[in-house]
Amino acid sequence: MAAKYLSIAQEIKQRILSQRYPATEPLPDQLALAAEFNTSRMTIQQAMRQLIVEGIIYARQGQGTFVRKNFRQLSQWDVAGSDYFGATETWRHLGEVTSQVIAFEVRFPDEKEQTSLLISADAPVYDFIRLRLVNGEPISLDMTVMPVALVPGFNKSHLESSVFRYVRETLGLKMMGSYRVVRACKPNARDREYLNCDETDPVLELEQVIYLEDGTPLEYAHCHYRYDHGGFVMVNNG
Amino acid sequence: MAAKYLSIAQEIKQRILSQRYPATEPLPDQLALAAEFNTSRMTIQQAMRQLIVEGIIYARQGQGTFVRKNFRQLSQWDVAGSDYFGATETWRHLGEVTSQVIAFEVRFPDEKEQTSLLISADAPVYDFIRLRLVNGEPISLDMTVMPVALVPGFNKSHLESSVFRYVRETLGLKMMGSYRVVRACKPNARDREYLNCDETDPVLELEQVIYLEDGTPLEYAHCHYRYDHGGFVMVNNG
DNA sequence: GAGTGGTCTAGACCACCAC
DNA sequence: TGGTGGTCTAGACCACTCT
Repeated sequence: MAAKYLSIAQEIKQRILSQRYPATEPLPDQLALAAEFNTSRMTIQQAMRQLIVEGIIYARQGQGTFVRKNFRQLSQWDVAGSDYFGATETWRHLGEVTSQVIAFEVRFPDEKEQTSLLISADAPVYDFIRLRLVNGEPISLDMTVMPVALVPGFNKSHLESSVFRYVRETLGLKMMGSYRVVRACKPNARDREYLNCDETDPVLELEQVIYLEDGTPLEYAHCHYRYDHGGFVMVNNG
Repeated sequence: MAAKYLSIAQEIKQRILSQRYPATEPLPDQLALAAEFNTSRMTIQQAMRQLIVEGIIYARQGQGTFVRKNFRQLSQWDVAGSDYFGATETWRHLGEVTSQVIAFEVRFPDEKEQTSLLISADAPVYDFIRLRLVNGEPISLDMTVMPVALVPGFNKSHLESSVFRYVRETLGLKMMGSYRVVRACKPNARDREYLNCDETDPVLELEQVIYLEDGTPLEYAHCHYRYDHGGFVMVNNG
């Protein structure tokens, strides 16, 4: 069974979405909610905290708790979320997503890769490049490096389906975080070839490290996106 | 006085940074910490939760609480933080930051601005453009639109110091969130003139809405950054 | 002063993991 | 089975805002 505070949060969220709690007035106070849900005020507060971090409500000492007038539906490439670029998911609504393996090799890591993945120079890594297309149009070119030791039994066929599903479901590893830098850069030869870029077309580059729940880096990747297919969305709630 | 759980979180963070709690073994358990800090376990948990959202530690039921092997020092343009681009703060360590007002006008908003700021077509807006330089080198060009009604007494002199300080300290408004999209684009005429861009130099564009604590949009801005001065850092902890 | 959310206590039971 | 973190209780006092 889910925790009580989570089901209360869920219920309150529903009431907000269904306008039963209108955005024009404060929510019932914590004592009233505690009575209604037959629980303690601490538990109500835990539910509230949940909704606060989700950006749905905010609370003011001495005033009350309010619905955000303007909490947005996330769209496009939701960075705040937690899908770790099973990019398929992200773009599915745009059309048919396909993937093409451009390269798949094993080699030793360079210095930058060693420090990013926290491995030594003689720990082999997989190095693969994938092109993603939506309705046949190239969208992104992903260059990924992954320590061999972390993914036993890994092979090229996993690239064609989902690397993350393999890691999660077969190996039982949980992805718990990412570190990303996004920048603009000029297209290199590979971008021009596979993303069909012109010399003057900028490229949106995402450099990322994805790590497991204990902080072990799982992959280090550079993803290049065509500049005309959107951007990254970042939401920040005080 | 700060809340007890915050000072405990601060103290534990110090112990982690000073290696007194090494990353190789779990932290003392919550009962032991409660005894040491002469408080209840709930309060210790609140301190822990604080450090968890900061990405410094993680907890596993049945195992213990651990220091993240790999929590990074944020750098450059820290998006996870909350400084809302008093860009001065962000770049101060790079050198002397100066600002130059390129334009300052009042006009009516276009359609996109109306929907972004949730105002009507006849609600006037300030429209200003600022160039930011570090050690005399142009870094970013910011084009901002702000509803006149929200910032009484606003004038050009505020642009030369800090708009946010004026809004916060003089008007007493609190900024509580932002919605941002970052993308790559080709330089326009203004970028080439002020950022000293070549035709083929990409530009990193940040489109953002910053809103007040009740969800009222305060400003809608487009910030253009030279591509060779870094990128945006995004950290995500599961 | 009344009413709100923020914090804190001193316990309790449960879920999960390692041994 | 023992030890860990996760949740929960039924109160309490404090800080803040509004009237």
